[in-house]
Amino acid sequence: MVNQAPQNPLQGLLGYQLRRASAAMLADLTETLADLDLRVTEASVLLQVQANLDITQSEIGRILAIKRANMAPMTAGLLDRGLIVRSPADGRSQALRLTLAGETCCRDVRRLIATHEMRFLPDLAASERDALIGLLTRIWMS
Amino acid sequence: MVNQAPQNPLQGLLGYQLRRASAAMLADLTETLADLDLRVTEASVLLQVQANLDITQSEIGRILAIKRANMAPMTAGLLDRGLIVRSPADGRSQALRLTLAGETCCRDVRRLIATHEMRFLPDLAASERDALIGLLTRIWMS
DNA sequence: TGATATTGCTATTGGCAATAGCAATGTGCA
DNA sequence: TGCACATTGCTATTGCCAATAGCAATATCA
Repeated sequence: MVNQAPQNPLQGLLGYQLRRASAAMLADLTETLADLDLRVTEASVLLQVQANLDITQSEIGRILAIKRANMAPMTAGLLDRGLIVRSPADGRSQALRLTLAGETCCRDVRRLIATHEMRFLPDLAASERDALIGLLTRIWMS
Repeated sequence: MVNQAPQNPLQGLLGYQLRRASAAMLADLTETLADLDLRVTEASVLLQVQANLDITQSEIGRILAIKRANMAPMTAGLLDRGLIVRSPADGRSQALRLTLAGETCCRDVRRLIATHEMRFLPDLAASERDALIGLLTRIWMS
């Protein structure tokens, strides 16, 4: 036999498998959130605002590893769409809150994310799921 | 207590943890491979060529989920740098091989990737490592 | 007060994924 | 044989995200 099925030398690499798995979920989530006309990063910012009343752009950026420079046009967009509001907090920083529309949007986001996660979570016991997520956290928190 | 430490509502999501873990490893690998003046995708293409003699661009694209359109300028770059060579295979497709310089480069890539992986692999038993990688594979292969 | 840090911002770049469309070539069937 | 169809490699272009440099306004602290 001369022609062999192509062998992938990256199969056994953690980094490669993370990249493929992450890309697959990201693509699905992107498509899922398109129903709400939201991009993935926008949705994650909304959830941060919901969970942390009067949080600032810079704080969100630190939590999600998004540079301040990239936060600016995004929050401007969410503001324009009436999903969040700003109130002066400290002269340089401004506190963010969800509007009523933003709260509604967050509920939809949570619902869509929940079914999205279901589609990908290998059927594991809850304890095994938590172990997997804990491992992943250790990889990037270290 | 009024000011609470910011809470991240994405912590428990598989997709989020995958994205952060993947981004962390990708950033480290990018920096690591910069020593060889290679980008991550270029290195992964080189390893595919090494592992599959006379593979075509399209085949590599199918394996790595890279569109033909995006493979073209990349292989052109590797060709210009003398890391791979092409030979006509079928009139429309061309077979790829590593040059001697390409082989040497691959050895360096493998060495760098090995230490890169070591930096991130949580210290698990080999069987647990394999289980983790198997889980990740199931996530994107399904 | 003066040095330093922080916040929000603009402009720009680089990398990667994606689409549309093209010419050349191969395949399979009426 | 001839024609429809698929495949390969390619260009051009777009969108998303990360990143850098630098700016003005404001806060902090010795």
